[in-house]
Formats: sequence, C-alpha cells, structure tokens
Amino acid sequence: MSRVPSTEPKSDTKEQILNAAERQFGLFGFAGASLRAVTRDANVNLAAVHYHFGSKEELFRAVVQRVAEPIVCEQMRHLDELENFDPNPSVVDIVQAFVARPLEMILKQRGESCYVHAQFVGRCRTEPRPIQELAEVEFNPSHQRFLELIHKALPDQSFTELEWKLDLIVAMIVRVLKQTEYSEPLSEKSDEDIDNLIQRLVRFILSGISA
Amino acid sequence: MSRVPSTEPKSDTKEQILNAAERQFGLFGFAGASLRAVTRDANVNLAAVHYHFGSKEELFRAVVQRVAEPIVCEQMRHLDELENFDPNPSVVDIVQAFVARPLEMILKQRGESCYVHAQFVGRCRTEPRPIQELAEVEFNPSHQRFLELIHKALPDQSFTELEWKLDLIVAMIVRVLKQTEYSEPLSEKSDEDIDNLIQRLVRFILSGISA
DNA sequence: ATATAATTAAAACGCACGTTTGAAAAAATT
DNA sequence: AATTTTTTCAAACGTGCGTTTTAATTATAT
Repeated sequence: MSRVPSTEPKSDTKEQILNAAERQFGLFGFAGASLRAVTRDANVNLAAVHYHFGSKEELFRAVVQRVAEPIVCEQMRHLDELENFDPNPSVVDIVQAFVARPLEMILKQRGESCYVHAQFVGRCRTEPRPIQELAEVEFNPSHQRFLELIHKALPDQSFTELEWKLDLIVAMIVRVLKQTEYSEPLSEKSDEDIDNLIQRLVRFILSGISA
Repeated sequence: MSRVPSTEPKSDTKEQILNAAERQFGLFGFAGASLRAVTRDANVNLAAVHYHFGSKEELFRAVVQRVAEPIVCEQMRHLDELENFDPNPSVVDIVQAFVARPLEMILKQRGESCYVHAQFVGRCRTEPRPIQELAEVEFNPSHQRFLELIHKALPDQSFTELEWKLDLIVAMIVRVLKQTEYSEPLSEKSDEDIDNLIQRLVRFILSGISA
C-alpha cells in the first residue's frame, strides 16, 4: 500500500509537544508543569517549544484550542440541528445536545486521551487569571448558544439564574470526566455502561435545571 | 481596658504564615505558590516556614486542616443533631445539614476569608496526588456520615450511585464558593440574598439526588 | 542578672526553571 | 548539485525555587 500523499505530512514534533503538554498541564497545572518535562515526555528538544509556539503561555493556548474545538463543534452542530428541526426545542433535547453528545464523543474514544482531556479541562477552570480566560474564550460560543435556547425553553427563569445553573452544569460535566481517572478503566466499559453514566448525569442535571 | 490574659498569645508568625499560605495556594496551586511569596505576603522571614512547619508540603497540610476542621465540625454537629432527633431523617434535612449549614457559616463571614477559603478548597480538588489526598483525608469523616444517612433515606439507590452523586454535590458546593470571586462583593449581600443563593443550590441538589 | 531556650534574621546551598543563542542537520527549492 | 529555508540540537543565560546553615535576637526561667 502506498503512503497517502496527504497535504499535511508536516512536522510530527508539534503534535508530540501538544500531546505531552496536555498531559503535563492536566497533571500539574500551568505553573506545575515544566517545559523540560513536556519536551522529555514528547521526546523532542527543549528549544522546540519556543521554535514552534513561542512561549509556555502560547503553548497552553494552543492546547486549549485543540481540546475545545471538537467539543464546541459537537455542541454547536447538535444545537443548530435541533433548532432547525424545531425553533423551540425542549429542555431535554437541549441538555442532550449540550451535555450528552459531547460526553459521548469523548468517553467513547476509550483511549488514554480521555483521561488526559478530562484532567486538562478540569485544570483550566481552577487556573488563576489570565490563564483561565484562555480557556473560557474557547468554550464561550457554545455556552452562549446553550443559554439562548434554554432561556427560550424556560422563560420563567431569569437569564442570570440560567447562567448560574450553566456554571454548575459545566462543573458537573468536568467532574464526571475527572472521575474516569479513578473508576475502572474506560476500555472495560461497554457502550451501554457509558450511556448509562451519561444518562444518569443528564437526569441529575435535568431535574436540577427545571427546579 | 486591660489586655486579655489569654493562655494563647503565642506566636503571631504561625498564623500570619497560614493566612498567607492559604491565599497563595488558593491563587496559584501547590506548585505555583512559592514560599517566598508566602513569607513576603505574611511579612515574616523566609526561614520561618521551615522553623514552624518543616516543609512546604507540611505547611499545605496545616492549611488544609485549618480550613477543613470548622466545615467538617459543622456538618457532623448538624448530622448528629438530626439523627438524635429522628433516627431516619428526611433527604431534605440531610442535605440542609450537609450543604446549607456549612455554606451559611462560610458565606456569612462576609470577609475576604470567604473568597480565600473558596479558592483554596477548589484548588485542593484539582491538585495532583499526593497533594489532593491531604485534603480528601480531612474532609472524609463528614462525607462518610452523609453517605450513611442518605443511604438509609434512599434505600433504592445503591451506595455506589450515592457516592457518585456526593462527588457531584461537592463539586457544586465548591463551584458556588468559587463564584463568590466574580459576583458582586459578599459584603453588599444581605443575609436574605445569601440564604436565597443557598436555597437555590439546595433545590438543585435535592431534585438531582432523588432523580 | 544570668543562663537557657525559643524565635527571627540574613546569607548561601544546589537545583530546576523559561528563555536565548548559534551552529549543525535536514528538507525544500532552484 | 547548489542554495536557501526550515527544523533540530546542545549549551548556556539569568532568575527564582525549596531548603539549610549559622548567627543574632528575643523571651523564659533560674
């Protein structure tokens, strides 16, 4: 079989650094992760970080973008789809699109990358500013979209109240991701196990958001 | 007025260090906080940390203990009280004792210390091991107590499921504490505002835990 | 007042950090 | 094949880290 003539064979180094950086930032936080540990982990030279990314902070930003992009896309795609089908979707459907779909996507990857994503996203929310803001910006679009839709579906609740609840919901999602670290390996979980976990969370959130 | 002849005038230095350490650990995490920043903040000599606590890690442990003690005590006190009154307390009462009472105690202090506690406790849960465990151990007693009671009140739900929900509940409590950082200053909030906030959280948790 | 213990202070230790540099190596272009 | 551009590499820069040491100071007890 011939190699694919992809237009993007490109530098493997950049990807290696991003992978290692996500691991290290997730494990030890921005301050706790050292570029030396990252480059050792990635099997590349220390100076490669500054050559490809410029600085530690810009490396962090690159990791955030790579992690957030597929999640936000998945959320946007399902929220859009939902609204196209019915301009006034139900709360259940909105929560399914915002919570269940992206979680499904992440958890069913099954690989190590799931734990890594989980740790990293959790970390982002406890970093001091301005680090934390780098993450908030990336996740913002789908959050706004969710708020619009949920506000239409629950007009009795003020926008402020719903923003407050969204904040708690995200905290719960992040926590569920982080739990994958401790519980039995994901690889041993069937699709049904994962679906059960997700639906338990969705039920918890649904009853809370309407209360 | 004469000075109180307290049996504990003792070293002011230790307390100053603990205060500064809680701030710095909360803001920057274990790795991100430097002992130099702590001692500068506390207006004491750098070496005082090792004289009074021995090492950075033991200082962290001391901070955790000081933060956890009043919270765990408050939870235990109300849970015991509840059970003495009725050996099978309702879910509402259990959640009130475990969630509302300690939150009330913390938030109604109103001072800067509330933000500091919030940041610090939130940090503890994202620290890498073995740092994170130092915190888990301190909070464990009241968590176990809560689980026993709630399991009696909701016998249809497995212990594992309830442990899972407790984990989410704690995540929500921590998040509500952390929110105090961004929203309007606590000092401008009335007791009713705070009670409202807490009761909103309790409602959210209650509907989730029974679902 | 004097001796003894507890506390504070300043300086230095070795080490790891993020970043920079300049030359070697590899890849791409001519 | 020669040239230019891109990428890697080892070494070093200055800085700040946790910790240790030794001396000065303050409080306590005789």
